[in-house]
Amino acid sequence: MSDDRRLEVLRAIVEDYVATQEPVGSRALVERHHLGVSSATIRNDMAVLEDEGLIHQPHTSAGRVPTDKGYRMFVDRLATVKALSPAERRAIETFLTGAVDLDDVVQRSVRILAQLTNQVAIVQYPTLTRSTVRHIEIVPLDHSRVLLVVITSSGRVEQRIVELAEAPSEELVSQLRTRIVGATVGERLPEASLRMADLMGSFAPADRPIVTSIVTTLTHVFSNERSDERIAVGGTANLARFGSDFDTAIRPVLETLEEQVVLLRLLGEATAGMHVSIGAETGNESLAGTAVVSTPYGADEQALATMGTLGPSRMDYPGTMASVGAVARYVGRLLADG
Amino acid sequence: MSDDRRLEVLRAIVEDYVATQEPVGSRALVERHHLGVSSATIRNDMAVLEDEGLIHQPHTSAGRVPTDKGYRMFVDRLATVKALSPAERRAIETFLTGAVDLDDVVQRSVRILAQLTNQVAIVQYPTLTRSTVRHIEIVPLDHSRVLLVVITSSGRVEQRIVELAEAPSEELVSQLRTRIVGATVGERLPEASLRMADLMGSFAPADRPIVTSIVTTLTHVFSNERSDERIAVGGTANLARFGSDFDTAIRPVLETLEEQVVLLRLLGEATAGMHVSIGAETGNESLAGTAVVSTPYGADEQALATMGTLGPSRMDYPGTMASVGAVARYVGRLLADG
DNA sequence: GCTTAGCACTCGACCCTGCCAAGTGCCAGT
DNA sequence: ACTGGCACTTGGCAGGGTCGAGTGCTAAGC
Repeated sequence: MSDDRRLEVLRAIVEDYVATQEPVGSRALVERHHLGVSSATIRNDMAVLEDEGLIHQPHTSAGRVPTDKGYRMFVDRLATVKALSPAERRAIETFLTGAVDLDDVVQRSVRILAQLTNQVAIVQYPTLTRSTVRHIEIVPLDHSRVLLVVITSSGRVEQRIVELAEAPSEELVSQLRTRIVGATVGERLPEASLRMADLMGSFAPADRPIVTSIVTTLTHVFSNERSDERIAVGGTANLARFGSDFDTAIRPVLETLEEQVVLLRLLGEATAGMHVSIGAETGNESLAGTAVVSTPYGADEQALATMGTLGPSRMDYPGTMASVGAVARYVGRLLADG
Repeated sequence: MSDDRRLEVLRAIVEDYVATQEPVGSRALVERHHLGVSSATIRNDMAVLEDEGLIHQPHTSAGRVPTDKGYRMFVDRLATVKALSPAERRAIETFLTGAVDLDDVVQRSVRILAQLTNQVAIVQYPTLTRSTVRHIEIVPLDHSRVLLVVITSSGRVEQRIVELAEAPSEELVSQLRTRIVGATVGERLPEASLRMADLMGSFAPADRPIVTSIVTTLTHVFSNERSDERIAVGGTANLARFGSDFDTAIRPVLETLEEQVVLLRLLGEATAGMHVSIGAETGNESLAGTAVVSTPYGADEQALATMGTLGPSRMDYPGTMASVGAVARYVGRLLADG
């Protein structure tokens, strides 16, 4: 009884189950795949696979269904990369090219990803902390209010309005502008905060209160937790592909999808390269029957954020991984360009 | 046979059906409500109500269920305003008070609204066209790129980066800044576009190309379709309260909820004051079993945008309307202040 | 003239039953 | 090591009977 064939059987089971969504029996297996042996042999293999916890039968007289462990094995050792069709590539390209700004890129990514995979798409907005400062602008609005604008390398623009105790002189503003810009442009956000702190000493003591409020606000923007946490979700209607039992299968997932914190943790798994979490691996009770495929993306080499999909654990892993990868690469290229 | 009692019967049917989600029969009705007549009388009334198309029986031996027309009648003539509990008021207040910026206000509104009503909450971001220009800033970024920032009275900040054919002189930039600011601040967005057009003549012909691109971009921002269309949706998990039949009842709704255009049209119904669309009135095939409660909201008197909820047509109308109204009022107050 | 009690009737929900097909595990044979 | 054959298990499904809720109608009562 060769190990090779047993794995081949596992692959066949996963593929058939993903395609038909019904437990697959030994007879059907030999018919659909030319395994070169009889159904009885397959049954023996299946018995072993079941002992190893890779497949499972819902009830005695039913076919076999892969377990989470089975999917894991499939993804790790059996899945062959599936190339996207030219039509799909073109769809991604044309759809994403139409984007007008960063927000739009993210929105469109979610849409195309949901459409390609028929699953729920999740895209994290590019993270501030890993990007660099492209420009900072300081604009007096009226007697005591100042507008701060920060533009980052990922194309994100953050703005804050600061209320000051007293009106700053025009001179001070331009001084602030040039010095802060000089110290921070090109730096990564955490470093930019440090440079600004260094700057403090170079201002006249009388100006300190004003300088402090502005610098504090900017530091806040640089280490802004909230904007790191922005996430776009789409394609929830695809949850229909789960089971038909709404309350037990879908409702908890929908609820989880509104918990940004959970989503962030899910996406966070993908630190280096594509990552797949199956069932319990998601670390979330209510995502029992689901799997998450996620990958980092970003301009040039550094990862800015993560995107991925969530679907039933009985999903087309090769196809999904290909789609997620392709969209991530394309968005990365877009961000790198501008 | 008094008209009054018949309407009272309709109210009782709606209320019971909303509470139990089961067809309500004549016997149950007289037991739960002290109508002072026997079940036979109620049956006669019911027959008339059915003739009028206000109620309907799923099958011969079942109780009655309100039709869309019945709900309509209930909402128009029977619903009494239900005051929110102090606890609910406090929840709205404390939750919304924590908001840090406009985006956050909208996000939080969606959350609290979904939570209060146990339905899907839909909140449109404040519309640009009805708000006024608070400030415009023009910032040269590098040799040929310029950043435009528009701040509106609703607290929204829009920014665009414009690529110019040649670098503008510092003088031209400051000229542009002062003239445009002078012409537009305080104006509503459509008027602001007109004022800018008037301005064009006052620039030297040599500067025209640059001025034109900048003005065009700003005009674009002012009449920006896309940002008018931003909408936040939350509480989709509450769709579980529909039927249990996912594919026919819930899936189409989920799909519809991802169509911004449809959502906008739904919310658009509420032009003056609160509006309720029931079933076919939503003008959308796939929203057959649902109803939308929407209301405009905004700082001071003018409506900036619309918010509302979507739920099963068998919903607690008085309660939902009270919640939507309360959140809208509170958000309006927030926007007016800052 | 409106209301009521009574009654026959209808029809979905539920339960039980038996049957069928799918699929398994095992054993003996090659 | 593989295969054919066979007994066995079991969920799904169709058929049939019962039950109960609810109705409409009619005749009597206030």
